[in-house]
Amino acid sequence: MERGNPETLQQPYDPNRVEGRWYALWEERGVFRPRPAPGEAFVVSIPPPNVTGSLTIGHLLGESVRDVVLRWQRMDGRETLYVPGTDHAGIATQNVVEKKLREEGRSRHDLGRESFLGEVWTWKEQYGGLILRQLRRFGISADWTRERFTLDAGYSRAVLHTFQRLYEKNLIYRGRYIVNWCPRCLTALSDEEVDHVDTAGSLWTLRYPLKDSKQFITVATTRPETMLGDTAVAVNPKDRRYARLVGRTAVLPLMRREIPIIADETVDPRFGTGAVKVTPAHDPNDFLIAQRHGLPEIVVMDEHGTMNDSAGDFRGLDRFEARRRVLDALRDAGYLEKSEPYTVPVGHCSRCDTVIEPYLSWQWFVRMAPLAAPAIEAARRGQVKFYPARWKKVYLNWLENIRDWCISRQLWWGHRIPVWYRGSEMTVSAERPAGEGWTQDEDVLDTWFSSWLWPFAILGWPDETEDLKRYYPNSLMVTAADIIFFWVARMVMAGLEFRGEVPFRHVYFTSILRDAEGRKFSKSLGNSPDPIEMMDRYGADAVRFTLIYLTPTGQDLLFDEKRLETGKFFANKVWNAARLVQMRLGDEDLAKVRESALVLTLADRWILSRLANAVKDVTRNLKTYRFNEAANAIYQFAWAEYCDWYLEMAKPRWAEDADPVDRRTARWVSWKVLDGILRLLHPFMPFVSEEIWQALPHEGETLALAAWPRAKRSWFDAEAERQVSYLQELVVAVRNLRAENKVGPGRLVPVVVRGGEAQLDLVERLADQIKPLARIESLTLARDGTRPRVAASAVVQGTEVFLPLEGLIDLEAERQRLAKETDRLLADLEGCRRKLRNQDFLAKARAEVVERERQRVAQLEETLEKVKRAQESLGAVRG
RNA sequence: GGGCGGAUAGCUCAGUUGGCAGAGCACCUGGAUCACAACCAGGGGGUCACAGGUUCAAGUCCUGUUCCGCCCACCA
Repeated sequence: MERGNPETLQQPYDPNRVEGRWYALWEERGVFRPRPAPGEAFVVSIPPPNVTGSLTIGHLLGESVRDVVLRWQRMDGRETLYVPGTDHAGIATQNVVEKKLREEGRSRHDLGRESFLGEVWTWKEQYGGLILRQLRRFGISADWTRERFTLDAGYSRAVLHTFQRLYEKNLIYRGRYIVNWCPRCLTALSDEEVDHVDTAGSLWTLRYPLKDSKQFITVATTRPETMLGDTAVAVNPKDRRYARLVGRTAVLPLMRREIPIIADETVDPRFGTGAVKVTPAHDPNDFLIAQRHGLPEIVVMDEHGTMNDSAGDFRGLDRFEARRRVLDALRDAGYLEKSEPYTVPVGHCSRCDTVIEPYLSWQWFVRMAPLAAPAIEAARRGQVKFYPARWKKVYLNWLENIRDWCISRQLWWGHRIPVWYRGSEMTVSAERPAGEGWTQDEDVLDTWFSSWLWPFAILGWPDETEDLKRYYPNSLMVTAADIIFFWVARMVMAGLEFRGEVPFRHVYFTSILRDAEGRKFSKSLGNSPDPIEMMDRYGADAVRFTLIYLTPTGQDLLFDEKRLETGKFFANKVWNAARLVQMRLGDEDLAKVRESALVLTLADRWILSRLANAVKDVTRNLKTYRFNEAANAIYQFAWAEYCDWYLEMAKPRWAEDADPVDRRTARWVSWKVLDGILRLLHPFMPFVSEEIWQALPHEGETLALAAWPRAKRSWFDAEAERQVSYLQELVVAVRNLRAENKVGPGRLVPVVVRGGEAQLDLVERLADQIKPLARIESLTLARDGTRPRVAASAVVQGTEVFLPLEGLIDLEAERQRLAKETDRLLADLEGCRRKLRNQDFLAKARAEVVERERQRVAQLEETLEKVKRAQESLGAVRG
């Protein structure tokens, strides 16, 4: 056993002095590496942060949750593994480096693909690891020897292997479709990467003249500039209004192009005019119509959103300028019938917020329906479970309506698509094919096409590594619900497809943190507190504890930095309790003391019982992912029970002249319970708990590997809890009488207690503990039933407590207080009696509930009687 | 258009099989008592959004309403 050094616990607690000290030791001792243990290992992985990212408060919440579970499981004897890493984040990273180049007056095209990628790698090496370095400071128990990057060599091999395998199964195809195109990032995006924002716009009604006629057919549109690419007008075949026009020809205004009027069932006769302009190259619906009817596709915009040569007079204009000009031209020529206000959901690039353009191009897609089916099954059967459970519905709804996934990106930074072309030949291969003349597909893969492999790619897949066998599936995924589609659902699909098993058994969704106004924390809003500053000011422990303590299960959390005081002050409280205990420990080696050599007092039995309760509570709440409840249970036990009551009751027993056995018992129990608190606290506050634990008697190298406490059956003691709660009420009553009568704590008071034999015996036994707690000078047991003539009084569980302070108490105030108390008692009593008069209640409520009500009435009556007598006796005194 | 969540003390939120409404912060009173003023002791403060219903009993279960918030959706 190592002895604690009293010098180490200085006041007040300074996290900055302590927190730097333990991480290196934990790492050095391999605490964070898996330690073989029987049973299934507990495995989690980081949702890999973007290499461009900086640490946010949201990351810290996720890390806190993960680390709490990990450290708890590790202490509980499980083999644990936490794999850290980062995501190459294709668009985000390329944007950052391109921006840097732009500031230097260069573009990626000046550099060329190879040297641009060189620049990105250099940038990545320099800044890419920042978040992970910051997370060490946060104390996360990650196995850094297994750190991964989604673009490292092994991971890349997994990604390309995946592509090949899905291609061979005909689950990947190349096709020419309308995709979401960002004219600023110059790449296609998946549907999930587009944010729709309801925007006030207009619905314009246009007149298209019929060929060889003075008549028009009118169409409605929200995007008039696309009319330049119209190749038809469509109506519903059942729409009698237009039946005679189907088959005729309209003349496209401004372009003078003759276009057919066709019938298609997808046209809604009730919307607009019932006739729709068809722009196959710029609208996904129109594209489908065009395919069914063999219409030509005319692209009128280039990849920058600029009108091209097919746009006639409007060539060279930006798309929004073109809209204005087209409207002007239509209006001038009499083709604009009307415009009405209309709200349009406008798609924006989730990366740069540019308005998305539907764009016709060749892209690679994953056929999702066959992958979704098993993922749906897995959730339905409970092979993967969600916490909170309601997310299952969201997950299922998405998978049941899934659409094919556009995975090609017109970027350079990422996994280059392993497809090679030579003339009309095409082959899929991770390596350059043998022979001359092969060129590789220019595009890279969507970042999420690598992330979805994370739970097994980090373990060495596609090789059948030992890690893969032992640590797949992972146990738990902790993440925010905003990436349930991007990532969670896709991981389940990938896991089932490539490993035949779900990637993790449980998914826990953390709260989304918002500022005081309820806005999401974001860099662009500038409302995000700096996590590093928070750690500097409050300590990593405090941040961890507070976030966990505050986070409601499955609800968003309004966060204010000041709340971190909760954790900071709590750390200080535990620290000071430890100082007290340490100072009074004496020389004896407490870890070697036998419990049989101790004589437990009521207070000892009580606190051990409460500890057993706390252990049960914390553990149960951890098991059910009610982290805030778990934190709350420790907080309450440590502060409101151990510090506020037990330590205060133990103080006199530590005195030099105290009974040696009792002193030793008090020392042992106070140490033992503190040790239990530290163990329970360690997952939440690893640094301060380790620091204290090391300074106290302990066995083992580190608290991180000490055993999670078990609730000892023999420690539960209902009788002790009952008696101490009486004691507490008694003390509180005396304190209350003192306060009401303005008797300062400096003045010791005499107290008289009147009551039944058993209770007086109990008070007598506890007198030595009660007296200092309530600042009592003399505690008189009125066994003969006499009562002080003039006194402030209160009733506690049937006993009367008197503060005989003739001349000192404020008689009028005391009378008022008693009157108020009487009113309260009468109201309560009436409520209870009403219940007991109710025959239905007596007949139908559970017997114990009725019995409880009866006892309550008896107690209230007794109390009322005593309060009345106090009033009478006070009334006899002239005040 | 569909789906989900929320409404409890001045604020932020707990309230896990229905059985006496809780915590932290803020507020008021008192306090340098030898672990802690980052503290201690005491206190005030609630029509549990609204309206119905089920039940002996509802913050809790059911229905509806009103406000917030979020997600999904190609009616141009």
